[in-house]
Amino acid sequence: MLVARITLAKTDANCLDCPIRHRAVCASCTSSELEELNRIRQYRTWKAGETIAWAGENMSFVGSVVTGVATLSSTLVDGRRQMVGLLLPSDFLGRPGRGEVSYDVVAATETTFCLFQRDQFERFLSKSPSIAKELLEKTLDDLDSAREWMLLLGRKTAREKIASLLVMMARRDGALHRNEPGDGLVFPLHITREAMADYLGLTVETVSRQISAMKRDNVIQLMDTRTIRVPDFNRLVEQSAASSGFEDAHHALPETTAKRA
Amino acid sequence: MLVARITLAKTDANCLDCPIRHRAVCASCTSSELEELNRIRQYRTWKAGETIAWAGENMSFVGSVVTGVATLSSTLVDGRRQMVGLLLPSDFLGRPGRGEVSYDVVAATETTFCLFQRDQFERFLSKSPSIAKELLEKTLDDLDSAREWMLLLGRKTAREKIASLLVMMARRDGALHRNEPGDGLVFPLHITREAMADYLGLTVETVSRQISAMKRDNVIQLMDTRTIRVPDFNRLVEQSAASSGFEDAHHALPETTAKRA
DNA sequence: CGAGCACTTGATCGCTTTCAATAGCTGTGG
DNA sequence: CCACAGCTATTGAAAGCGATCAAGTGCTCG
Repeated sequence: MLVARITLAKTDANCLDCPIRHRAVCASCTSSELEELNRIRQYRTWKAGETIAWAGENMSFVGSVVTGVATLSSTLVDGRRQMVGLLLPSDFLGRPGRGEVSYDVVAATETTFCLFQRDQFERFLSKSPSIAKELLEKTLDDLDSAREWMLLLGRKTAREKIASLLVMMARRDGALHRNEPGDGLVFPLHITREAMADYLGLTVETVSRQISAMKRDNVIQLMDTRTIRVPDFNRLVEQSAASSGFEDAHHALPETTAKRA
Repeated sequence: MLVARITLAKTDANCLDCPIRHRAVCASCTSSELEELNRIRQYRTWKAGETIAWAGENMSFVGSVVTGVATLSSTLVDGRRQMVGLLLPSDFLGRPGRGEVSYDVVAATETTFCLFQRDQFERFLSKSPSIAKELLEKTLDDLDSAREWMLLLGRKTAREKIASLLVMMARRDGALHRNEPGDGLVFPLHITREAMADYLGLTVETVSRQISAMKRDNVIQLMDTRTIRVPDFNRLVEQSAASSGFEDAHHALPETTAKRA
């Protein structure tokens, strides 16, 4: 599995060098605020497949993904599972004012967080309007993403679901920015077919079949099972049944600074 | 098309008499803050079926539902529609910092909002940490609701979806608190079968069939098409495939003050 | 009393799931 | 180095659930 082999968490490094410095909740902190955060923060890394928190558990910390990918998912009593969120670098985990976590949080790849004790963070939050504003902004973005996904889960066909996921992955990867050197758009999936199925509300078999079908139709090609090449991105977008609305406007022209795809 | 016909509102009433006074974003405002809000707020009412805002449109105001029910929904190019949220009294509509609305907002019943000009509200927000905190809290609740609904849309059967909706409606109605006088639990649905279908990612036919089936199995009874009687609430809950997690803990014992079911 | 709408019910179709087998890849130990 | 275990992924065949197409019922309001 593509393990992002991690060099030790440099807790002693400075916030100013942080890879998510300008996108995380701390993005608009003043330098004195940053200094304080710097004192109370802590890096921690989970290996791919490790569970970071179980639904219902009490989590004493909150924080941001620095590197890696983590998933949020819910499970029904009989084991049916649905992914309800994906945490990427700069995304925030945890709810101020509530320790109990609502979903299983699992590291999909090796994942490093920048963590704070929840009570310490809450104290900081109440003193710092800038971080509160960023957190609200992020939460609203998450809400928009969740609702966009509701449309996908409730109304899209299997084919459209896969296409939508690929579009999202491509945009988020920022692959669209590297100019296409004639050999199309190439980007990695990071996650297993099972995780894709959990995300899309499908079975692995259906995911696999639809990917094969899109390959047959030459909408995509597989470099290896987890690396996609797209000859014509617009054709992929067409197959994703993009909504008639305008809610895509904010990430239609993806930018490295885009919040969430 | 349905143009927002506005009946006059009693803008002259005082915030202190407001029915959502203790649950809306203004819940923890100081009395001087309330006075200011009182000056800049405005009531406005839409009739059932009227569209409050179209996806993509620019909305110059934000505000809270005072009475009534409004729906948020997304539409695909070919007309497939998915409801992505339900606005009930005390729920907030609008996104500070962004005028463009992401979904169609439609009054399901006659609905009255307490509105603010967006720029005025934003100015107020940046001065008032208490209202900012309430808004963050509400947004986090909305996010939890949306994710719970993702599980329903992605993994539950038609029967389970209907049962889940009924459980939610019953809890939200607060019907559970009125003691059961032996004649079971009775509560209104407010919405049409079509709205139910849009919410659950089903067709009207399937909704209708499942309701009939549950009637046959004596899980529910219909007083009229939009009033449900439940002889044994636990049996209904069982059929809703409540998740194994604990994310229900916060509304498991429904309270009149519960944020969102 | 009839038009329009919400809802119900029936028959059939087809997409996705389920069940089952196979292929491919990776790492481990003889 | 190869054999084999354990995964992940693919493919096939069959079944089932919800969608679609099509009437028909019942209620409300003019």
